[in-house]
Amino acid sequence: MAARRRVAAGDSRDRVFAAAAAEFASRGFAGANMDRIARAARLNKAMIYYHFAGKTALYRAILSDMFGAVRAAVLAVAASDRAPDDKIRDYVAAIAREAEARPHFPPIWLREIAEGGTHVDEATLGYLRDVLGALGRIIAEGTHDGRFQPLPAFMVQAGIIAPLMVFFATSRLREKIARLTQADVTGVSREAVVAHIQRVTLAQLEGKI
Amino acid sequence: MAARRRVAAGDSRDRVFAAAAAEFASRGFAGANMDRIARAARLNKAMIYYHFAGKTALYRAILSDMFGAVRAAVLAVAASDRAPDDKIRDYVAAIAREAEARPHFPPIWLREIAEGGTHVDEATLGYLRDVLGALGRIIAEGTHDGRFQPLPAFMVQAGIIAPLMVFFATSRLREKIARLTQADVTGVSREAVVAHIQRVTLAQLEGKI
DNA sequence: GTCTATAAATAGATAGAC
DNA sequence: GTCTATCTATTTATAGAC
Repeated sequence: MAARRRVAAGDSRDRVFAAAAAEFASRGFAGANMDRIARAARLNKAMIYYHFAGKTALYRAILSDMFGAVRAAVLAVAASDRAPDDKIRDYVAAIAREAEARPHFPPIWLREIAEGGTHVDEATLGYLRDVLGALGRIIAEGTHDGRFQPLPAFMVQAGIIAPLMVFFATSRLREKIARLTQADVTGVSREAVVAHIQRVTLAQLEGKI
Repeated sequence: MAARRRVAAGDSRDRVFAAAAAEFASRGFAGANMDRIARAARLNKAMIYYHFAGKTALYRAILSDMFGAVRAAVLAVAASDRAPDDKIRDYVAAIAREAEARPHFPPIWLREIAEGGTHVDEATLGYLRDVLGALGRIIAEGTHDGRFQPLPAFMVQAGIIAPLMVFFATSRLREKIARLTQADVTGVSREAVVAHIQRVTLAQLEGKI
């Protein structure tokens, strides 16, 4: 510990939020521990309940932040004046950017998928609907221009987020496997993965596959 | 309940195994509840501990079964005398088949990815290494024939399992979203998804993307 | 806003009868 | 092999002082 930090108002809430995001990401909702979150935030449990109504509310605040950010980013992409194929590239890049900005994002999203969205509240479900809607509009635009074939938005979305989330979420697991073997598990850059998913997504929309 | 079931020896162990698989899939390791597993198996907690050493051992037995089955299936594919491109198709189909045969498979795999393989023991990690090794050999074969470009096995693997697992795991979530909106979330068949992933995987290996 | 207890409930694990 | 009862530890949540 170096110099004393100047503590702004609302700072402890941010610390709780950040610590909770990390905890939920690495242990899941049920596995997360309020006391561990408190200690990671350099606070105590009571302070969590001072800022948030409970474990579920805390988790939902994180989900809302995640998907709210993605929603805003992809709505902006869909509303831009770029060509449909550029919008698809932007769409992929936007999701990758938001995911990368939040290390907890990929694990939490993967878990919610696995769990069937058990903890997702109605408002956040609306964000997800908007995200899918934005992609649907981009596809419809490209279809109208005769450049895309009309694939279901969900299928395209799955093809984008699934490998993206898995790639971002597996850095630790890949290292673990690499330690036990000589498999070529490493050496794939973030840029290469994003570029690859952009190409694959476009190729399937343009019927090249 | 119809006629009385004839209860074979070892039957209760199977019931525990099946109930536990479903519980771990829908709630994760930490969220799984031994008492709930017992009730779903029409038994009591003590019987779980009679068959398995504890919660961790029970979970690892399920992981071992899952990845052992995948390992066996893809090793057979890699050892077959088919052409490299057919082996890739068979590889994708084999993983889809094993995942489909076990409804708990996709959620559990997704969770393990999210968690960085925390619960995976060394033996099961070996299975995963073998799976990746089999894919690596198929790619090397195709590269040697001049048909494939030498992509890292892990990247190809991620492109296969990520959308597959997400597709199989999201049936409930897709319904939930569909109920709240008119998004075209449904209407994608299992066959279409498998065929699509086969095409995309081959296209990238053959440098068509 | 922040803390120290502590209440209250849950859940993994086991003892011991049958 | 199967059960009931229980022990013990963990953990969400809150009361109340500062």
